[in-house]
Amino acid sequence: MSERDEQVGYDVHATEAKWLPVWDELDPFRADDASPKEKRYPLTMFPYPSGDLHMGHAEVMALHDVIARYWWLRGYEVMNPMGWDSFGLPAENAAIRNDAHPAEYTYANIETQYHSFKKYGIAFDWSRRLHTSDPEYYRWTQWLFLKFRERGLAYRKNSPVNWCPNDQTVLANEQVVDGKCERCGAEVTKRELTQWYFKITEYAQELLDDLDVLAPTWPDRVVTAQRNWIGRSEGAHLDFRIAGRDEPLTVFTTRPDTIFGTTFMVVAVDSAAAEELVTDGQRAAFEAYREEIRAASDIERLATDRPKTGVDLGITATNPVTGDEIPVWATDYVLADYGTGIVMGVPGGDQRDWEFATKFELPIIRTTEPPADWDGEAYNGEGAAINSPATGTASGLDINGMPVAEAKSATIAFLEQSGTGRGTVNFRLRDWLLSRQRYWGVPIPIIHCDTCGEVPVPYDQLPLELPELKGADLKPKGVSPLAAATDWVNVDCPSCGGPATRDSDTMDTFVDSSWYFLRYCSPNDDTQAFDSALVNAWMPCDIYVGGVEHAVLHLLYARFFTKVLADMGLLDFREPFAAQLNQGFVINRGKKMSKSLGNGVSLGDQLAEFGVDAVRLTLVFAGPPEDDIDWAEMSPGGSLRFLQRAWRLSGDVTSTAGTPFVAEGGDVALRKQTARTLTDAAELVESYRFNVMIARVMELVNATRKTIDSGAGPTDPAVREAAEVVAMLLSLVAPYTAEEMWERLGHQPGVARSSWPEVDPALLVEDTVTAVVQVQGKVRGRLEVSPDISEADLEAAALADEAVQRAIDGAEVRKVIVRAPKLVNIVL
RNA sequence: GCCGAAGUGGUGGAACGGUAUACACGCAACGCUUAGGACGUUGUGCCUUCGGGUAUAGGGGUUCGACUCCCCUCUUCGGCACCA
Repeated sequence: MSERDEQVGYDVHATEAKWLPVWDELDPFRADDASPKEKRYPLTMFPYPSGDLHMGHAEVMALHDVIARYWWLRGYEVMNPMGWDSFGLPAENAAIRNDAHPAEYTYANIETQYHSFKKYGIAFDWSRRLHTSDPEYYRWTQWLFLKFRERGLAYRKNSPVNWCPNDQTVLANEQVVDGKCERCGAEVTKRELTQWYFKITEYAQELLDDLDVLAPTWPDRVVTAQRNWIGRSEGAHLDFRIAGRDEPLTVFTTRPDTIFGTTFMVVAVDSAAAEELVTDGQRAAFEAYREEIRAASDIERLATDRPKTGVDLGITATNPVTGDEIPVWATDYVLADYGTGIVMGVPGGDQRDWEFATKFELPIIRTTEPPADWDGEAYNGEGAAINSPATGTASGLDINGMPVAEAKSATIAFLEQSGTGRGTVNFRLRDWLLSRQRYWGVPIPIIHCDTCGEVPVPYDQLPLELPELKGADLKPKGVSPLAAATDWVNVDCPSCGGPATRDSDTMDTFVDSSWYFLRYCSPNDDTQAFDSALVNAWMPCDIYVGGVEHAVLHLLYARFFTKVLADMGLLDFREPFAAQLNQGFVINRGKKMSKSLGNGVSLGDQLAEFGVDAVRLTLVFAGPPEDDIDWAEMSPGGSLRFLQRAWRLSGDVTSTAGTPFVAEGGDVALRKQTARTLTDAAELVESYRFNVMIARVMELVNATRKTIDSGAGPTDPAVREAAEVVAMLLSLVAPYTAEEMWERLGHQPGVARSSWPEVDPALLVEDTVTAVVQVQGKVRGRLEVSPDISEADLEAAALADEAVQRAIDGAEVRKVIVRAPKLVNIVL
């Protein structure tokens, strides 16, 4: 016991040591599937087992726990599970460094984190614990992959992909941020590889549409990020004929109305179309240009201010509306994998095309009338169509004078009628690349046979377990370490029995986390991935608490999985998370904590100094959950002092313990404040304003203290009631202190499973309220009045007030606004 | 460039269109103390001639009344970005 603790008689560390074994015995947070009570499923993003828990974990868990514990108190059956996202690169890299197996590192860290979680006092149901790296779990990840494949939603294709040279593996688009690897920050390059994809694009429209449903209960920034990421744009496909080629070149444009201003075509330099179209005369120039572009990094290519480059392919295409022959160029400002990889060049309406046309001296025709004061180059705003067609040009289409929207639909109608194009919708979202050339992940359960092609591993042979590899065997070498495990890779084809090889890639770990929330509902079922009846009973999750960094990663993938599984008839809902709460970061001295800055704050040190409850309280009281917390500006010492003040109340109460929360008589003012605090706290927790909820509890503690010291005294039943409510509300953030108070108040352990008291409505009615009297909108007087005072009486009382009369100063009263019983505003 | 969120005391932050600055931290004075990262009391936006005046990034507007709603500007943060 430290010197400080001795003085106040409250030893936080002894209290923690005292209650942990008691709670283990009580196991108060085990969810009962069969309970008749209404169910609640709060979920928090499960951690990756890297080392011990840190301040970030501490914050998100503390916030999450307020909600979970609140629901228990309100009488719901709460399922609050926890597990580990335990496949992934850090363990593999550590294994290479230490000549070990990734599992050693992973499962050791899981145990460390497990014990830290328990000590941290989060109300988890540990009977549902899972690890995605367990064969019992990834067996079903493989099962899901095969089911997706049967539905055509998992497929292989050859395509240029993102390659992280540091991690030696490919990455999904979502894992490339500003041209860099989301994990390690290395500059991503491109490689042409045959890889597995999930067809998330098939769900693009529904993923977008359902954001409208989620918008009221999901954070704006997540909804917006997903909308941007999905990137729907409406436009048209236009077919440009090429002499001597059967198939036309099809472009995607959002501005079909600018077709009359199309003076050239541009094809992505790295596309198959460019390779095919280039004429012999231009081939040398084209290939030189292509090499030049390939040598440039993505970072260089992404710079929007670099000059336009390109090569004339030496052919022409026919404008489907005007019949004009226009040149076809190759360039790197057109992306091979967006739209059709071919763009119609409209320099008058697109700045990039303008720059290209200017550089290569191609004609420029405006097709939208810019405003009179327009002094820019390409104009893409609103305006009447012009030069469409230009005077004297023969064309079946004339949209001159039409505003943009009308011109677009008229053009699309013409294209469809003439069979040269059609209205269409394009998405920015690409299919999800799921193969990874690393070891510590789920093996892809496919066998490649020269005779039979791709053959799925039979369901009865799942799980397909990882071979035992360790240390140097795991060194990245551009192909998966599994490929070198010859005993494992070489198999007989399940279909023809001939020699075949296993797919040697493993799955992106985001696949594992796309369905773990389903597995929690029946974590030990060894006959199926999840029990649909149980999942449908518990889900969707009522709240999902976690970091906003997953806005377009995990949260998009999990939504996709849910929709597919619903289409498979396994779920009766199509969105997994009904509501979502993002927490901010814990930073230090204005900067993100990092080793290089040397400003890391150790959670262990903070817990040792201030105790679990004070740290949790500090994190929750700091401000709104989604705001960042600068730990340097927090005062966990102040939190500890508050907890001690609260704790002291429980020792001062001298009335006899009975049924909790039943006060007969006693100090009415305190009873009213207790009732008001309970009512407000419920509303505040439900709207995630936990910091304000704690402020209300602090006020109640202060009021109770006053009542003991200078009011009704420690024997008053209202004091006991208030102290009990303090203990109960405090259990949401400071479970040890709350439990200790509860015991000192004479109750059996288990304040966290006590029940929220019914509030007597009579106690919520105030005897008097303060009415404010304003003159010209400025406060000039205050009146203590009955809450049911009539408007006329309040007005009379206000006008009779001396200070008010002084402010009126004999002027004529033109109007009096009365909002009984709170306010009167006198207008002169 | 496009889209979104936000700017309140020395600090973290409160505030259904109706008392701006709740609750804390910090600071100051006093009390209790051998002592204090302890406890308690009081004070604490700014200006003031003590009547008041004035303040929610800046400027307009709506309203009897605006931190709150609308418009413009500035700043910060986030998303997307050569996406046709």
